[in-house]
Amino acid sequence: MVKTRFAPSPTGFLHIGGLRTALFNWLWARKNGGEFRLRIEDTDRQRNREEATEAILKAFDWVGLNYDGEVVYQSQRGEIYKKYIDQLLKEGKAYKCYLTPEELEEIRKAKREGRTPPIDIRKYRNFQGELEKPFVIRFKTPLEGELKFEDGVKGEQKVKLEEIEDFVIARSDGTPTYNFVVVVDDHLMGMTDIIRGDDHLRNTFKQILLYNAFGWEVPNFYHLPMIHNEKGGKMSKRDGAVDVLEYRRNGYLPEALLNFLVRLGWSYGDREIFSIGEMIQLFDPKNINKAPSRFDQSKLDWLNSYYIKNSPNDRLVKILKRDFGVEVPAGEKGEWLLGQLKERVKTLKEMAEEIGKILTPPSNYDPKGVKRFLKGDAPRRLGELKEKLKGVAPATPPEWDKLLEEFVAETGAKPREVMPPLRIAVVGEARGIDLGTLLAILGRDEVVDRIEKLLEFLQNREG
RNA sequence: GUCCCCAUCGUCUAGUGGUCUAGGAUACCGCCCUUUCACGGCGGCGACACGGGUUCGAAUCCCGUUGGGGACGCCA
Repeated sequence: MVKTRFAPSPTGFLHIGGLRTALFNWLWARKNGGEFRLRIEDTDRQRNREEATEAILKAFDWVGLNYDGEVVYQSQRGEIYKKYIDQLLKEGKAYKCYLTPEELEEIRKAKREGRTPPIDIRKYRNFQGELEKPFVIRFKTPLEGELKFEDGVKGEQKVKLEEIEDFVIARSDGTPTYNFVVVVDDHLMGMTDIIRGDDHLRNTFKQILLYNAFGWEVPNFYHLPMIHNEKGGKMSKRDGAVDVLEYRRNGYLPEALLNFLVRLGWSYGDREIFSIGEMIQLFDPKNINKAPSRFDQSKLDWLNSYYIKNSPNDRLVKILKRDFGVEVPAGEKGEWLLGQLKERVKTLKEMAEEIGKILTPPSNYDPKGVKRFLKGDAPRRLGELKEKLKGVAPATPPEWDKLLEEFVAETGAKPREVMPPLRIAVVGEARGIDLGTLLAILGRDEVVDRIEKLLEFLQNREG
C-alpha cells in the first residue's frame, strides 16, 4: 500500500509551494487507494506558532485535501525520539559533542572562506567519558565511500560520504532535530513514498544513513523542483500571495488553484483542464518535470475564470456571501446577474465588486463617458424615455430590449444617443453587462430613479 | 567558496534519435460576433541557451561553456 504524508513546520501560513507538495502526495495516495497523513513538524519550540497549525488545517479544509488518521504532532512524541537516540548512543552510532557555538562558528567561517577549520568538527567522535558541559548529540557518519539512491524524479543521486559531516540529531536541550525525527516518524508511520521539495535532496543522504543505522527499509524519494516567482527567484511575500488562504480572500476557486498547481512541474500530454477526479486518475510522479517552474499569475486567472464560468450559480451565491458578504438577489434576477458576470470576471472578488456597482446607484459618473455620450440630444432622449417608461412595465431582458428598440424607432433617435447614455445613467459608466439584462435586474422604478438622478446631475453641472 | 540540480515560444509545457519547416495552453496582436465591456470563434507573433563531439540522421545521447536554482545550522 502506498502511504504518503505532508509534513509542514508551523512557522506561518501554508505556502503555495507547500500546497503543491501536499497535492502531489495526496494525489499519489488517493490514486493508489493508499493513505495520506498529515504531520506537524514542530520540534523547534522557539519557532512554532499555534495559529500556524490552525492556518494550515484551515487551508487544507478550504482546498478540500483530506487526510487519513489523526494529525501527528512531533512535539508530543519526545519519548519516542529519546528512545531511538539512546539506542544509537548505546550502539556507538552517535556521540555527545561538547563543541561550543563559538567554536562551531569558527569552523563554519573557515569552511566558507576556503580555509582548513582550526578545530575538527568530529573532535568528540571518539571521546570517552563525560564532561560537565552542555552537549549535542551527533550521528557518526561513515568516513569514506559513496552513497547512492534512485530519486523518482531526478534519477540516480550519489554523494561522497566524506562530504557529509557528523550531523546533530539532538540539541543541547535534548530535543531531536529534523533529519532525525523525519526518519523515525516516516518509518513508524509506514511511509512508502516521500514526495517533497528539491531543497531536501541533500538531506536525503543523511536520512538514508539513519535508515541504515536502524536497519529500516528506505522509502521511495521524489524531489520536486521549486516553484519560482515570475522573475525566476525565490517566492516571497513581495511576489503577491504566497499564503494559500490569500487566494480565497482574493476570490479564487480551490479547484482552479489546484488545477494550476498540478500543472506546475507535472503534465499529461497537452491537457490543461483537470477535475480533481481526473487528477487522481491521471497523476503519476514519473511525469514530474526536472526543471523548476515559474508562478504564472495570468494562467491562474484564466483557469479561475474557466472554473467560475462552469460553476453552478447556487455555489457562487454561497461563496459570494461567505467570503465577500455580498447578497445576490433571489430568483431570476439573481440568475440573470450571475449569468452575465460569470462570463466576464476573473475572480469572485471582482464579481463581488461588480455586483456592488450594479445594485448600488452610481455615486458619480465616468467623466469621459459623460463627455462622449451625454451631449447633443442625448439628455433630451433620456427624458423622453423616462416618460415612456411611466406607462409600461417591462420585466424580462427581451421585453426591455424590445422596448428600447421601439423607442428608438418611434423617436427616430440614433441608438448611440440612447443606449450608452442610459447605461451611464444606470451604472455610471459606458461598459458592463448586457443592457437589457441590466435593466431587467434593476426593474422599472429603479431605472426611472436613476435616469432622474443623472438628469439632475447634468442640470446642476450646467447651472 | 565547496558540493549538487536544472536548461524547448515571455510563461506553463508536449517531445525520450528520423513522423519536428518543433505541437498545445496562456499572455500579447488582429479579424469575426456584438447597441458597450467581456465571453466565444478564427488567424497571427513567438522557442530547442552556446560550442564541440557520437551518428547516415540530434530538441532528443556525451563533454565543455554560459545562465539560473538549491544545499552547506543546536531551521525545517
